[in-house]
Amino acid sequence: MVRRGRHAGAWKNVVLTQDEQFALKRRALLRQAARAFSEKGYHDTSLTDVAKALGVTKSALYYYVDDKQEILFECHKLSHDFGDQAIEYAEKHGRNGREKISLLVRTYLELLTSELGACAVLLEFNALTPANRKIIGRRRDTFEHYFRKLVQTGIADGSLRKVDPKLTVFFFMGAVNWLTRWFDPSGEHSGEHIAKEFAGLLDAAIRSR
Amino acid sequence: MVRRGRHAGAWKNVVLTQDEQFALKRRALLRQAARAFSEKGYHDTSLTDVAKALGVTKSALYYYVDDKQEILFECHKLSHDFGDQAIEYAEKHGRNGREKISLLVRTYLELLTSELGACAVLLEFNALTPANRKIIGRRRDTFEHYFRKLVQTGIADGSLRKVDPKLTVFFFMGAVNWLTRWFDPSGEHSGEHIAKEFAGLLDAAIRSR
DNA sequence: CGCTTAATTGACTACAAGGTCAATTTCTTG
DNA sequence: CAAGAAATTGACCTTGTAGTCAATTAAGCG
Repeated sequence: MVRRGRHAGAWKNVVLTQDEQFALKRRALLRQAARAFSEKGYHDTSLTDVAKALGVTKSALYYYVDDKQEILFECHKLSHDFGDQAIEYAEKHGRNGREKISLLVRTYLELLTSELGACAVLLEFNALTPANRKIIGRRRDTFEHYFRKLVQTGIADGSLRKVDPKLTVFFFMGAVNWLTRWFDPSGEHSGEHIAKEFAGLLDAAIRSR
Repeated sequence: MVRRGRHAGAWKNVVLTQDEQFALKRRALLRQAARAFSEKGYHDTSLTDVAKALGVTKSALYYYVDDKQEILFECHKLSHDFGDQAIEYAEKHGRNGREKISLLVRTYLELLTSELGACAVLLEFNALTPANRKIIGRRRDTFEHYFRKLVQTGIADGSLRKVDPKLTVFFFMGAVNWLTRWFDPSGEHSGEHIAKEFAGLLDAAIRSR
């Protein structure tokens, strides 16, 4: 969906500009859809439902989005942005493989849990169009590949025991993706707590003794 | 689907009885559907596709099954049977919490990977009918609850460190459910290998040092 | 062979839900 | 206020696919 522009005027108004309102509403739409997707799954979520939840008609949604698939695609992209952020952070502050992994995991989980709506969609990978699947798949591969290399680094620098990097990454990614299904922001465990606990579990699983 | 019986005759023939053939074909249908479900997801799998893969018409499927939902339901039940088997085995041969968990994990994963078709469906939980979801959900809860108690046992008997039982179980269940998405029976890692590795990772994550 | 039941087919229906579009209301601005 | 653009609506079209059913073919059996 590409927004057709309209001249924004010489100076920003105090209230929101049309473009900002557009962006805001679109975001609300994405959030609501993502929430619904994670609850009932992509295919069982009708756009009519989403629209109703937003107090609007299905037709209105199509003003902000080309089609249903675009929503899902956008959600996936948003989720992967968190991965990128986490990588950046880990790379900057970690001093060896083990530290970087702990930071990566913890940061990633904190971001995910803080804005879960966008991410609960990770499980809906095969609801993506083949074309989109290719794009998202590539991004996921990049993430996992980086993660795997981190494990190898850790083994090389002695901070980790000798585990299978590939399986270790899969092991953890599963735990994370699954998290998006049971995590409840208003539940007994806070996102930070879970992030810390999971990071601790993984760390214990792979650190050198 | 309840099979309407027909008198089976006085002695079992050398060849398959009709009932046996029925059961066999039905099983083949379930396997094929499960395979398709795990590849493309429940909703993106049309029964026409499944039928075609079996060299038959969609209508023929309805001779063995009441509806599409029954297939999914059946697959879920099958998957959980593995869980029960694994519990039984672990309970019989494990001598403390840690041992039981290792056995449970390993057995469960070996069963899953050996007949993955039936289990790749675990991710399609919310494609279940509300009624069926309740049934399967209850069964899943039972499994997870048993697992959790095992962790508590392990902590109590000193074989495990002090981890959060609930989060630990979720952590692992995620890894398992995710496995069903990437595991390839003809891939580089055998099911046994993965079972062993995963069990090792979890064990390292939670054992007392 | 000929009767009965199992098994399968193909044509058909039902319907949910994605998507379109002209018409209408609401906003913004000169 | 008036004009034009933004935003939204409701009616409608389209399609994919689950599910039905009478009719047909294949199997078993006396």
